Amino acid sequence: MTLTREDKKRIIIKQRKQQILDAAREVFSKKGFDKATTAEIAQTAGIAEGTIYNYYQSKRDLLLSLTANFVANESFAKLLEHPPGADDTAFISSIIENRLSFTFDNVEWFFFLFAEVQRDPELRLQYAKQVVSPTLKLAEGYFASRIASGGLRPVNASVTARALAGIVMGLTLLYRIEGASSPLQAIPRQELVSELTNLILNGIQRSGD
Amino acid sequence: MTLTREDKKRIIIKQRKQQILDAAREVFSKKGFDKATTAEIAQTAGIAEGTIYNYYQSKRDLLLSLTANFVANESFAKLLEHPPGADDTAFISSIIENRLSFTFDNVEWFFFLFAEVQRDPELRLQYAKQVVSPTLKLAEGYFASRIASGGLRPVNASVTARALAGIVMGLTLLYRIEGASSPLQAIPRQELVSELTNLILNGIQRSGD
Amino acid sequence: MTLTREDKKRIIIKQRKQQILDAAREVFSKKGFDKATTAEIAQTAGIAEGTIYNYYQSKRDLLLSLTANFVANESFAKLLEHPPGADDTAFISSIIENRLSFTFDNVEWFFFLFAEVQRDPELRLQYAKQVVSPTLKLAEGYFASRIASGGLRPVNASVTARALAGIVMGLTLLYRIEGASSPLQAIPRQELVSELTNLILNGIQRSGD
Amino acid sequence: MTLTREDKKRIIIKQRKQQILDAAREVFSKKGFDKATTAEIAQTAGIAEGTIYNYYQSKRDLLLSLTANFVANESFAKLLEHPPGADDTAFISSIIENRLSFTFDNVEWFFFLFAEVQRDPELRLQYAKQVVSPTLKLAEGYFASRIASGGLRPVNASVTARALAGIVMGLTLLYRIEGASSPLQAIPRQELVSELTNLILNGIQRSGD
DNA sequence: TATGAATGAGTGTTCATTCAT
DNA sequence: TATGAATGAACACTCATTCAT
Repeated sequence: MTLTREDKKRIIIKQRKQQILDAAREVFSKKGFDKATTAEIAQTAGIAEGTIYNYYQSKRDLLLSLTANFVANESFAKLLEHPPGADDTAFISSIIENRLSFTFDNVEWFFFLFAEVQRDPELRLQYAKQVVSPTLKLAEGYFASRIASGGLRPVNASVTARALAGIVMGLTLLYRIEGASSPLQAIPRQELVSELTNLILNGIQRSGD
Repeated sequence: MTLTREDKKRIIIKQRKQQILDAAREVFSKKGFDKATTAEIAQTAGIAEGTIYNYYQSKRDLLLSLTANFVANESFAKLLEHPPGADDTAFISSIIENRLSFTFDNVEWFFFLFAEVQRDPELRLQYAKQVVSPTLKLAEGYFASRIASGGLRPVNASVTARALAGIVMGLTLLYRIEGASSPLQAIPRQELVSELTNLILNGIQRSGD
Repeated sequence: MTLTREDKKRIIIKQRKQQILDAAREVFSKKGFDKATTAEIAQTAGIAEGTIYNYYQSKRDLLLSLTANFVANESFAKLLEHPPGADDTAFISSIIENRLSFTFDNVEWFFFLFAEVQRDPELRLQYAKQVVSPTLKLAEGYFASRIASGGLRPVNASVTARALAGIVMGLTLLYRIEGASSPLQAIPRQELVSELTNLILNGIQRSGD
Repeated sequence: MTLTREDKKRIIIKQRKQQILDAAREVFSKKGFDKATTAEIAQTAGIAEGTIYNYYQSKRDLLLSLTANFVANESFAKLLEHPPGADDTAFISSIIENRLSFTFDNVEWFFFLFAEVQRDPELRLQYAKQVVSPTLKLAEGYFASRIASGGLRPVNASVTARALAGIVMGLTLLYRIEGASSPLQAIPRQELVSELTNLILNGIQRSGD
């Protein structure tokens, strides 16, 4: 199977765009949007400054493209779409594990995203619609169905979904702010996940109270 | 007792510094650090641009002063320092209530803080030491003592303290990102607090499992 | 009579604006609008580049201000407003003399103006309204009244006014384009004026034909 | 007679050059030299940007080529070279008619030309030598010969030639600057020509004065 | 001490020109 | 020969900071 000239061109363009996007993410994460310079992005991407503008309209366009481009990775989507049967412990545990690893590994990017998302209504809307809402919808659905089937107590599914997401996001912030001195960095990932799962499923109160 | 000329001077200087700081917080919250201009800060404070530099070394100095200045409010400190007896429900509930109200009402400022804190190691260290660590220490202490006294299950106190703080922080992020369409904005505050308290204390799993 | 601080300030600001405008005119005339750089304008004015923006919004604002600022000089306005009695020769002659001297001495500026005016509808309208129309109105009025009083033949006053203005403008173009080799530069100004006056008043055809 | 491969090539090259030149004229007229982009010229010509550089050295080269290329059209040249006998009215009238129609229809190009010619000594010289001087020479010759033959009054032929050219050029400027509101746009072309011819031949003064 | 005009380094973006395909 | 992506110099404009009044 041969590729036409057009196909090749399209592939190259796609690669170039990704190359620039990757550089932009790196620099944005490190410096923040305003302090990031197009010069540094270009240098990071190994291209000339002007080349950026052959692929993106403006620095802000890079930001919007990045946010759109940066969806939750596929493994997570699959996880949410195919919940296991009745083993809530395994499910919650795998979700926390998956998300925590993801956010901890991309701490700088998340901070950056939260920061910009807050100041830029258009960006916020885009991020809410493309990333946050769909994910929360899936989680809400899961909780609702498990509550309906009697596996979970009749809690508020939307609040619970947000609390779960919130724990992951909040811990990510603390993980970064506390830095090396944080217990979150010392404790084995597996233990952390298990503690959180336990918290969410059973709470901290001595049962029977 | 009369005030000496020196005293008066010191008071005026203090007021002036606070006036500038308030203006800076307002503008920083709205625009972010980089997009905030000293011109707008001066205008907001009702003074000339140059006057800022009679009280602060630089724009960044404003940022550092602001972060140091912005400690958790007193009511919260008291709350943490004087935990009630064995009524964990009331205590956890009042903490969540207090913090959630605080952060929801200062959403923009928190976003700003997280954003800058992430990029500025010195600022991060300062914030961690002066605000985050002391608070988490108190919470950890509370959980540890309640676990020791048998009121709570033997969970990991540091993780639990961070999970609790994380829920508040994470929900604040979601509250802002989802905006008007979020269930977090529709649900009565009291109900939200009660759901979260219930989650933390009892978990979501049908007890007896 | 003493000047208040406010007065002094206003005077200084006015001087500064004029100083910048003068520099802008010089550079615009020499380089044209697009090739003129704010750096060169600032250098010509003996100020820093940023200072320009304390007084004008943009480079284009300089252009608009210049055009508004550059009205026909006062001697000409007086000339038109106070036509002498019936001595058409003297009047036409003085007008041509006045305008020709003016435009020949500001050839570069006029070329610049014509060039920009052509491309910039807003500028064109401003120039037409503030400079061209009023002048042509006065000239038309003069011709009309002289025709009515029988001193001039019943020609079309608006065309004649424009032809007169056109001669001056067109000769200015030729004066510049032909450069040093032009007879227009060799011939004594007085003789040129007299030839033109003669042309307009009597035409070139042998009278009696 | 067949064309050799070489001939065909030469013809194609000539066509290509003209195609680019036409596009350049169009864009230059509309935007001016500096604001015109090679991208737009290429697009207008329906070719790739790089192709321009296979035929012309630079953007400026386009400008020079254009000016050289844009000589007075043939009908005018013929007009000047073959003056009719003694019917000055018909001759002057036809010249004005021809030139006025030409410049009025190419107003934007003339403005453009005047603008660039002013700033670019080389261009100015070229335009003067190739277009202006020859034309004025012919006109001067005509006037001189008619004066010699007694058909015209003994005026200064060079000034008269330039005044005539100047009227046309100046009216063109006014025609453009005044725009739709100008009497020059309202008045029938024929009447305008006749008024101007009358002005030049007979002047405006009541004869016998 | 308060002011605000002056400063000039810094940055996003444009665009003529080059050159590998 | 035609292409159009890559280049990087150039430029308008911003804004934190200084300093004379």
